[in-house]
Amino acid sequence: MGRKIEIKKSEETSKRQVTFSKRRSTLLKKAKEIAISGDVDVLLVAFSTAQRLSKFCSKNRIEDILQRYIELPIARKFSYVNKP
Amino acid sequence: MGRKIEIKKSEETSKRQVTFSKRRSTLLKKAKEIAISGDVDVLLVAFSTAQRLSKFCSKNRIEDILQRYIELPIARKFSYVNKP
DNA sequence: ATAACTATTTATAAGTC
DNA sequence: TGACTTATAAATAGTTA
Repeated sequence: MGRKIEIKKSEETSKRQVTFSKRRSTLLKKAKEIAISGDVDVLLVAFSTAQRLSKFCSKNRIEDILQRYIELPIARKFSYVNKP
Repeated sequence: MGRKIEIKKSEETSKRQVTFSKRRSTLLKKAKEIAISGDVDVLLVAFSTAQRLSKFCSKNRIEDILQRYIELPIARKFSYVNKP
């Protein structure tokens, strides 16, 4: 990928957020692609340090599980997930 | 990616499984990478038509949620997830 | 922060064994 | 089923605006 680097946590917050943002869009895209081309159910959730939840679910069954057991419980304990 | 194609379900089972297998390893790798470089918690689950569960969890908290609310309930209802 | 650019590395569809 | 090869497309780290 681009200029060769070691995969590790960047201690610079702004750089880390840029990297996360770029990679998140690719990861979500690939999750959607494998769900379609492989005809599988996929659930992908990322809790970022910037306090946001990124998710992709290919099917309703997984979506239900996510909402009932992950999103709602977290929403009750941590107000940050209510951010837009 | 390679020769240009449209992302859609392949009706040929063997071809679909090859594509899924290749893409799964890349997706798991990228999930691990974003967890490290972005310092985030990541959960990735794929239920394949070949009756297997592929997963990656970066942190224990998500691992617990996955085991308690997704893996165990499914194991009780669908024997196929007990396959190796 | 955010968005484009670009040189380079990765991913991968198709093919072969 | 895999494992390997190859031509090509996609991803991306660093940079610049």
